[in-house]
Amino acid sequence: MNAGGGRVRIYDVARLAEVSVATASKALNDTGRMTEETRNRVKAAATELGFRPNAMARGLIQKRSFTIGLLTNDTYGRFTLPVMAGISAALVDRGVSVFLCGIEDDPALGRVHLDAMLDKQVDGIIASGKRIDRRLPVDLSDLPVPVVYAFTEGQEGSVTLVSDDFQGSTEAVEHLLAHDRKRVVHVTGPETFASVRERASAYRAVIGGEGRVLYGTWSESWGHEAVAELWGTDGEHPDAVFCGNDQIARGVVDALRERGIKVPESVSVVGFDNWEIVASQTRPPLTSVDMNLEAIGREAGRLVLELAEGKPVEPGVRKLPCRLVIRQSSGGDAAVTERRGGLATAAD
Amino acid sequence: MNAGGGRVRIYDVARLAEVSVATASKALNDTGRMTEETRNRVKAAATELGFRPNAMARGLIQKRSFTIGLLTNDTYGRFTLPVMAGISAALVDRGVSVFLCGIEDDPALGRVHLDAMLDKQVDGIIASGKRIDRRLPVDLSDLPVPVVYAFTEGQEGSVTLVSDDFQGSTEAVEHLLAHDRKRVVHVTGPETFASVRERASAYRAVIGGEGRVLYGTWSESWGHEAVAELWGTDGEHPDAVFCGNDQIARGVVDALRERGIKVPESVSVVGFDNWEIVASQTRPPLTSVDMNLEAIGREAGRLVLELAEGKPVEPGVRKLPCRLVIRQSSGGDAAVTERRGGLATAAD
DNA sequence: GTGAAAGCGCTAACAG
DNA sequence: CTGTTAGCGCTTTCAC
Repeated sequence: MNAGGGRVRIYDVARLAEVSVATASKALNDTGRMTEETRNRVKAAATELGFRPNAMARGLIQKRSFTIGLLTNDTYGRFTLPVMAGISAALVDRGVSVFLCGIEDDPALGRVHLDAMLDKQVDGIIASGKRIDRRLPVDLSDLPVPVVYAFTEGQEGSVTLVSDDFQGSTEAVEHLLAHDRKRVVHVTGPETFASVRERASAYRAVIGGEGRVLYGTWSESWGHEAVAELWGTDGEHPDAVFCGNDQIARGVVDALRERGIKVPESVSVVGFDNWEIVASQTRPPLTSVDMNLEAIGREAGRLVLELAEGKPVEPGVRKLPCRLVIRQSSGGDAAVTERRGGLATAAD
Repeated sequence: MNAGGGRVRIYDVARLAEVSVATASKALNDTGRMTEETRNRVKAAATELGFRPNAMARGLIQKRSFTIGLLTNDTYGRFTLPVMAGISAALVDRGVSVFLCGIEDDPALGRVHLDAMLDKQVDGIIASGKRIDRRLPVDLSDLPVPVVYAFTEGQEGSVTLVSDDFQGSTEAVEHLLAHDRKRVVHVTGPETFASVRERASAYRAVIGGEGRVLYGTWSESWGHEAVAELWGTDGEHPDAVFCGNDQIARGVVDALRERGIKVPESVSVVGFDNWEIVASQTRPPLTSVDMNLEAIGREAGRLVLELAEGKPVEPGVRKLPCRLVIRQSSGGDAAVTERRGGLATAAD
């Protein structure tokens, strides 16, 4: 109805409704006072013309762009996408759109993206990473807009969101114990990761002792090696393995099957991350701890908007609960609590 | 230097440089004519004050926001992220930022995101999907801004980018033949997918005959089943399997190993997608066809900007070449042509 | 109740 | 070569 030339402006609406531009503006924004009749007439005119207010003009006055930026160094997307989905879900209804900026670990690239966003007057920035004990390669202090951190370390006194690894790990190990497992071991990633230490300490707390923790890399092959180490000797073997992530868990499950050890009958296995592609394709499918990344994203979106609107937000680190997604590898309840129905289809 | 209050405006720069606002504008944009001395003085003042032009004010006049939108229904992120990375890479230097909008397959959500972006005066939109024979659940015709399609079907006469599956598959099968494989079979996804038919026809063209094509699902388990079917009978067995995607390939490789059949010594396997997490963790790592999604993204970014700037762009479908990434599963050259060095680290 | 006028921060004619 | 003037499309006092 308005193809080609200029889009319809509030001026056109006002003329059609036979009011002034000022009245039209008030009518459409439900501000000011006027007859219901007038307001409706304006709204009808707007609808008829397909009027959409120019956000730039509005933003220029209100000093808000209804735009926020997501800065991330997680190129691989494991963390970013769910977080992004959550942010977006929390903000679309409020008319806020999100700039996604992947900055690798390149300070220069980070600077470029940050500047571009600041020029565009973003209302706030969410910094997201893949390790809670590492910072993004770009300085976000003293910015003219609020910043919320998700899954990455923030400045002193900033608002930070992380998953509650301790609680998640606790649930995982308790789940194993509840299924009568007596000899639970923990096979995990490099001890240098804060989350590795956190998960291991939860494991120890639940089993009430030192237990047995094997540190390695985040790979399937490490899962294989760990099984070789654990089952390579005579004597008692574990009857459950709590893994630091799903890839390790998959390696463990595969290695056990190759040795003729039944999962979950003889050994229960639980992973961490609930990375669909890995967890659901393992045979049997993995019980795994889900970090609720989308919820973290929603919360980050909500908080950054509160800050943008000048509302007070208590600084500090907020831990959001994980949830255990039970599949077959832990032998537990048959009830599968997955969100998705089938497999994610691959290749186009 | 400007903490708290209003940001510095061009007015402040002008005053410090002792020129008018108009001159300051021209100096900073390298337009108009003036003494080098004046220009430099203004620039120095801008630097000193840390002046960053307000993109909204500028956009309001120029009717450009230096912003584009990426609309996608690929929640899973397999396709979107690399494409997004490419777009972003092609546009940051030009000062363009990208709105990422995941719309699932929800028309209402699509509409909301689309409206939000149009309100923000995006200069263009890139529509991206996961199947070249499916459309996004939102009508993108008659928009006041240009649209470029990537990996999803566009309107009649639109600009569309896809990977050249035929060429990619051809390279894969020729690679197998070049390594003296005589009985190559093709295990792939559902025949309803255009890309499945395309890949299969390339397979047939290269081997010069009907060959043997097994259609199934995009899963690892289908790879297992296919092996059971192919090796379940007596007589001659294949010496190479060209798979429709990496998940199937992984299933095939695992199933072969379980049967004691050596990969790549007895059977060569090639996958499709080059999905790092699957390809590199398979034992042995998968040779696979990479669709160069990032290149598709770069091209999409470049094209949408050309269109936004009013330059003519030939409509039609453009196929971008795939490249074969050789790892161990095909036995070929030991040379590994991977981009990344190590494993993607998992869970923080 | 409604409208005229000012102005957000910047750029682009057009004078001087 | 530089400054003055007029807006971009919208919101918002403040009169009427």
